[in-house]
Amino acid sequence: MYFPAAGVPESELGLRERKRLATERTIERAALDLAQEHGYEGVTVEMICESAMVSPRTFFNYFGSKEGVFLGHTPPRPTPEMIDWFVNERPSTTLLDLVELFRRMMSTRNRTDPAAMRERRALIHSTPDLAVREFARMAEAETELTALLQRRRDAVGAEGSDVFPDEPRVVVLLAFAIMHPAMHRWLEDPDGAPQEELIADSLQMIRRIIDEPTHS
Amino acid sequence: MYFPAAGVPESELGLRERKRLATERTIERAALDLAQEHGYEGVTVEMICESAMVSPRTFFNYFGSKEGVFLGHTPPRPTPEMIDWFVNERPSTTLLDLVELFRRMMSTRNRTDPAAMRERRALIHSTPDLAVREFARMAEAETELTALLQRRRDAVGAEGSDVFPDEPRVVVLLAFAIMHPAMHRWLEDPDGAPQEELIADSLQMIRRIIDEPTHS
DNA sequence: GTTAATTATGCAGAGACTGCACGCTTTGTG
DNA sequence: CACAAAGCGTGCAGTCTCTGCATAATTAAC
Repeated sequence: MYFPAAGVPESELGLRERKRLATERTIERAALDLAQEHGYEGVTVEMICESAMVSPRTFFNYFGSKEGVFLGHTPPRPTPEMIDWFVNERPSTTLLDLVELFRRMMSTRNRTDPAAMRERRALIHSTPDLAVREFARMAEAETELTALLQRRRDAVGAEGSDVFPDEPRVVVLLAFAIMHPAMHRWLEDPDGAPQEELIADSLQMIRRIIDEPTHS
Repeated sequence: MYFPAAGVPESELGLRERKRLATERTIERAALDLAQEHGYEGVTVEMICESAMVSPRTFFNYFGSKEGVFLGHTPPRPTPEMIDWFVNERPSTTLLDLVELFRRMMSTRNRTDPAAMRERRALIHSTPDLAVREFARMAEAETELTALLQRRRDAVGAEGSDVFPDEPRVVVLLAFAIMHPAMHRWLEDPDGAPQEELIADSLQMIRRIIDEPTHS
């Protein structure tokens, strides 16, 4: 067991990669533990580094920023295949396809184990400061996705786009609104209802809210 | 003209207040001008202070942060009257009332003249970094408004809230989606269609997007 | 085993931001 | 007008995040 076995092609990534992942996880653990105790503001990068036994410079080499270690350093981005699918294939409604694109993006970044992911999630939602940052990240994605919507519209042949010039942005916001509760419920119970169902529920809820009759 | 005239009771706020507003505007002007030239990242607080002839410490006394001077130092918040109206009166749908609450919040903070407001707006939207920050601010409002929705629901008597525990959050997101294009169009043409009409248009657009038939 | 790419680290420094104390100006009061 | 109270502008020291650069050690590739 001192050298790579031939029958373990899956997690055999070379010594370098393995070490990298190890320190990455060490830093993450240290950061999360310290945040549980002192809160986001109460933790300094220096503290994290001391606990993880790495230099501050190394910390910033791994996660580009302090928030990076809490939010996850890889913001979910669509792969070229996904982009092509969304822009050119477009099997369903713009909105529904966008939601599906979201779903795929989320599913992709499962490199971290779901347990740590949930822990991270809990910390984010219990720390207003982090929640805000997370929202800011979403905003980045929003910009990118809006551009994608433009490409899709161009591909299908624009029509009547002058009437509502910022329709793409609204579509993205709507997709967010649909994804939000679905993602939330899924993170709380990953083995519960399948994602498609959660999304369908969410869509139904939104329809109900919009068409809600005036009460009282 | 060397001393205060007696016939100007409106803007007579005392020497102190006037000076305060003066330096505030001086700093704002300096910041906006410098940002036009060098971009948000390219401007340092020190540069702004040098241009406005105040100490950095003073800058932070006025606007608590660098982004503060660009985004406006007073994030729009609902007044107690508005809160009461929303929680207890609730003349219409939850969603529509929330949109109306938004509209009122936006209308309130017209202490800055609309011209500078639009200039600021243009800068924000042309600077991705600032756009993100603005979104983060919205997120703060989101949290606050979600709490408000809970209060409203409690006031009306909760029912079936277990099915969709994060319905309030979705309502807020939807209200955002409705407000967004309306606000946008209003800022681009303040003397055009009245806000109510813009909102109605926006709502209609959203209905269309959600019910859009599968095409192609 | 030698060379090339990665990686970890230290160091210097920019830039945002805070608490504190001190001095000046404005304000209110008699 | 004098005098005290309050508010404001400022300098200073210091913390914290984050970056560029140089260097040494490690791993990979040949």
